[in-house]
Amino acid sequence: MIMPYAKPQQDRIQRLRAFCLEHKRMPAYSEMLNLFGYRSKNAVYRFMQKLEAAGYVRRAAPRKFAPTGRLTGSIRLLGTVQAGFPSPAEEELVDVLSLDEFLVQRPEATYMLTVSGDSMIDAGIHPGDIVLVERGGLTRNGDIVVAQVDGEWTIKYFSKRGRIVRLEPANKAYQPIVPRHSLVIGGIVKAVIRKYR
Amino acid sequence: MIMPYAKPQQDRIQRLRAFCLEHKRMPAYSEMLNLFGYRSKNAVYRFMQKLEAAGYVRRAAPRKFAPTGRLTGSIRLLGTVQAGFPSPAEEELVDVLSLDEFLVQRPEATYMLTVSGDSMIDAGIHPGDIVLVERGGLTRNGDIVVAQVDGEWTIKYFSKRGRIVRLEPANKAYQPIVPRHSLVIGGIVKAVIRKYR
DNA sequence: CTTGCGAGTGAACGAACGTTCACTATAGTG
DNA sequence: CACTATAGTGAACGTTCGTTCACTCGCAAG
Repeated sequence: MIMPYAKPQQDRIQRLRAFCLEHKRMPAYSEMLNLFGYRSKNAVYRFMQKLEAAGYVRRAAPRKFAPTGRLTGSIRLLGTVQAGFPSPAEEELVDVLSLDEFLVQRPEATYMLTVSGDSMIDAGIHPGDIVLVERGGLTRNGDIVVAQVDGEWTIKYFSKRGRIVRLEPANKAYQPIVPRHSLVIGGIVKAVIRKYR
Repeated sequence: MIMPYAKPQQDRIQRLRAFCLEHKRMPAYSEMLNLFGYRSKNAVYRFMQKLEAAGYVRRAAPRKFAPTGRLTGSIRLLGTVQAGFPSPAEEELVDVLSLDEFLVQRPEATYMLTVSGDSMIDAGIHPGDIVLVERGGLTRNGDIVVAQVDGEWTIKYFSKRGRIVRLEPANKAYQPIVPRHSLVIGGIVKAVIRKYR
């Protein structure tokens, strides 16, 4: 074997990842003794230094570690379906990221809404889908927005030509809306999520 | 005012939430002094006891706290669009959850794939969408699966009648596939995510 | 006025923590 | 062989942590 110690290290990283995901915190060195199978805290100390160099953890403060997205990001991102699908045996680290960090830029301004109605179905937004809405961003033509027009909330494409704002559905059965009295942009749709089962 | 102390407490919870989201760890009591505006660690101690009683944090070990989903779940879930959209002024806590916890049941068995091809477009799965795939679950009729059939990977509806497995597209331009030689189920599609911008 | 309660201050304490030092064992290299 | 690097052990050290105790202040109820 070329790298006889790569396996145990990957295993320890996996254990640390599991611990962080389950307990939502870093284990103390004394807990890592059991977790990693060491009997000396110095071994833990040096292992954590390697993890820091490898980007799995970072120093949050003196004497304190915090996990990075590399460690606690829960989902592995692979290529496209046609590009191939690694076998469970390979199981190599491609990239790991957290859905929260992947989808949400400003958590304090982001909301989830369940969609009802089929006015955006041609854009692949079905009834029952969940949209991630971010308040307060800059609205541009072509954005999908949650808007209150003349007192009623809808999801539509945003389109502004000159001073005329049009809210366009993605369904030929509906007509574009031109606000008569009031228009409030509740937020921009940043993502659509459909959950099965 | 009936509850003169509700506001500062909500503000402190917000600060704690922000700290946990930013640093991915609990602050120490000494850090909470600045964070909460206290000058005594005892005040911090008693405040944390209230947070524990209120379900924002839990004891991970003696002398250690861990945040609950109530605290660090980043996204607020609201009702349907038509059901109304709370104004930014209200800003009341409806429910808070983490996208990771919401979408992923078994993180170690879940992968993300980017979709190419339009064979599932009538199911609202477009090219460029991201699918969350969970390995190893029990496949049932009607599930959307990632499958390797005769050497090639695709996404299709899973359908089994007797011993005959059919992989059905959601696009009339394509034909159902009946595996000739081999069929490998790579996983079940648990969610579809489309990200804008 | 007194009593009681909630909220905060400030000091003190023991335990646990992360870090460091000295040392051992094994394997690879020239 | 000697030399070096890697991985780990075990003990010790000073710091910081969470917790506890005693006390103060303001306010509302009896």
